[in-house]
Formats: sequence, structure tokens, C-alpha cells
Amino acid sequence: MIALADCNNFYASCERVFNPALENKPIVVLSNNDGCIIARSNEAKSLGIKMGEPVFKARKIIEGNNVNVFSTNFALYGDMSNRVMSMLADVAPEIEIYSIDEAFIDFTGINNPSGFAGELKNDIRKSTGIPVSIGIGPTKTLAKIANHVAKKKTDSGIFCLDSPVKIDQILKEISVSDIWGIGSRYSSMLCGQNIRTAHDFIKLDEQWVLEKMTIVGLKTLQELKEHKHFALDTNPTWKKNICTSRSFGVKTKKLKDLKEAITSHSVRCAEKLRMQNACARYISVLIKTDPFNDKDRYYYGYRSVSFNSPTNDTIRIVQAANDLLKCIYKQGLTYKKAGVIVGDIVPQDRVQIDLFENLENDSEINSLHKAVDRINRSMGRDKVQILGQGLISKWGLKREKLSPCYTTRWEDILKIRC
DNA sequence: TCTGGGGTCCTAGGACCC
DNA sequence: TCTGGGGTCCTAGGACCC
Repeated sequence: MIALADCNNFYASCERVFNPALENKPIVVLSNNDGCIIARSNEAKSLGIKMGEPVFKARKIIEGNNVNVFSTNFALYGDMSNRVMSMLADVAPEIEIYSIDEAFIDFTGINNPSGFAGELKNDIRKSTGIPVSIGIGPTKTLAKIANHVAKKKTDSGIFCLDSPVKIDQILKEISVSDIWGIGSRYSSMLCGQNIRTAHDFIKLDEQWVLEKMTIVGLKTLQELKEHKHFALDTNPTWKKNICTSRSFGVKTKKLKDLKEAITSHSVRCAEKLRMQNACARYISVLIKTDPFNDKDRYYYGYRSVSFNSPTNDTIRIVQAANDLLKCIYKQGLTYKKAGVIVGDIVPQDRVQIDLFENLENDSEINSLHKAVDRINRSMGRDKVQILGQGLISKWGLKREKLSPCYTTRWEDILKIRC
């Protein structure tokens, strides 16, 4: 069985831990520039304040009910998250930290999952002050649904989908839009076909689902039928893209303001790359006008470029970003948002190997693959990469794109210590 | 000049998640 | 007047290679 532990109203709960006078009082937490509501306590939810709602629309409710309003404090939330996650990691053999406030936990071999989860929940509440709900099911997707039920329909905050009868019954009560992996587009498409509950969804023809919703939709359907597709990812690899973007507090027409924003976002991206000891192979820059302002024609400028060689160098990244900005900036428009994305990230010290130079027969190639797998598993990341034929055939042209640790001698990788 | 299958890389766009 | 930020995965088409 797999459990999903999810902190209740996480940001709001964090604020409450450090200010007990807020107990039973409505709380909301706001996004950057205090624009949107991104977290609500139960009391705020029952006042009718919606998730993601802009503050000005909820102004009346907030003022009329003395709702406590906070700007985000990510240093605090990150710290509280670490405390909760380390308690989970202490009691379980394997956990996957899925987001700042959620973790999947391997419950294999636990005799009384509900009882165990109940104790865990109480311990976390006692030690950290954070309330959590725990849902348990045979797959990740069902654990997500169990968690949803635990939050909405139980007082204990624990729910376990431990029999086919129970699963069948619950799926009839869950609407398609509450299934993990089915968002607004797919759920309105499904409702158009009169598919309204999770139970309706699993009755669908699998080929039809594959065609309409890609392989991801099909996997979701099968997970609801207890076929495991999504394994616990206990050893998450590095980020594949890193993005830094912000809306402007005050909108701007000036290239100078955009330059400043893009420069500081690029500096931040380079820092994040160095923090994970990695380099990026391409960079993108985006700027946007205000989509809600119909006086301006909506404009979304986006342009990418590949680096000659992977880099995490601040100066190169800032320069590339500013060059891209020049290509997409249009005079006369009023901009609301700017961002920088660095992507196709490779480890700084990755060893890349071309095996076609030296290895001829299949058994040698097989044993090389096995050795590489072993090294990567023990490092917990892709330390060694065997390159595809496409890159190699042009290696003379693309030499700069390869890692500094590129080799054609497969014996080299055997020197790497695990 | 026309022909073919199988493969990788690159990019953009669309869906989803918290 | 005022509408977040940071990610993942999949698909599809074109360029290019053998």
C-alpha cells in the first residue's frame, strides 16, 4: 500500500504555529505583490474565499470578517516542511517528497495502515504543530483519492482504500475533476461526453482514452483500477529546467526596466544551477503584457537559444538573456511579467562516453550498460551517460556541447569510484 | 534524379501538478 | 485600480544522419 500525507492548509497552518492567537480564526496567505490568495485556513474557506482568487475580489469578505492576511514567507514554510518530512522519513523505509507539503510513503508490510497513520499524524501534530491528513491506497492515484476523502469526509483525517468494494463505492462519489492528473481541459471534455464520476471514467474504452488523453490519461485510468504505473520516486534526479520569473508590481513600457528584471532573473538562474552543481545547454527569455487588460493587445514574447557549451557562468547567461530580450521587446507595449528559463540541464561533472569506438559485440556492450547502471544507482543520479549515435556521428561539430569529461575510452568509466 | 527505413536531436506547444 | 511562481511529461514536425 502507498500512503499520501498532505499538510492541511499548509501555509496558513505555518503562520498559526507561530501565533497561537490565530487558532480558529480565518487566515489567508497572498502571492507575490499580494495579488492572489494562494492559501486559506478552513475558516477562510467556509467564508467562501476561493483558491487563486485575486485579493480585490475578496476584499469585502476579508474586511467584513476580520480575516488575517499574510504575505508569503517561504523561509518559514521551507523550514516547517523540512521538519514534517524528516519525521515521515524516520518512520518509513521509503518516502517521496512530492511537494512542499506532500509526501508519498511506502506502507508495504504494515499490518494496520489506518492505526499506524493515525499515530503518525498525532506525532507530527504534537512535534511540529502542523495538522496532516493521510490517505492510503494500492496506487498513488488511489492514495490521492483516499487523501481527498480523508480531508473532506472524515473527522480523523485518515482514510484507507483497502478493499475493492470500498474503492468501487468511493469512485462513484468522486468527480472526474478531482482525479489526480485530470485537469480543467480534460474534465470539461469528459463532462461533454457525460462522464462525470471516477467510476464513469474507469468504464471507458482504454483505446479511446489513449487517443483522447495520451498515455498519461490511460495510466491514470489503470491506476484507478489498481494497476501500478507511478512508482515511488525516492531518489529524485536533478531539475531539468530552472525558471525564475516575476510579475511587475507596477507595469512598465521601458526596455530599461525589462533589462533590469531579466538581468536579475538570469543571475538567480545561474545561482540555482551552481547550487545543484549543473550546467544548462539552452536559455529562454519571456516577457508578457497584461492578459487582463484589454486596452493593451495581449503579447507574449518568447525566444530560446542554445549555448555553444553547457554553462552556469553568470556573465554568459546574463549576456545571452539580454540578447534574447532585444529580439522580443516591442516598443509601445506595457509589460506585466518577465522571466528566464534555463534548460536541458546536465551535471557539471558528468562523464559522457561513446561506446562505438571500442566495443563491437553485444555482450561487451551489455556489460558496459550494467556497469553504468550500477554507478548511476550508487550515485543517485546520472553520473555517467552513454551517448546516442546521432550526437557521436557529428562529434567533430558538436564537441563543445559535450561534457568536459567526455571520453571514447570506456575503460575510463571503470575508474570512477562509486 | 529519385528512392527508403530507422534513428536522434531540437523546438514549440499543450496538458497537468502544487 | 488590483489577477502567482515554479515545475513535469507527452506529442509532433522538421533537420539531419546512416
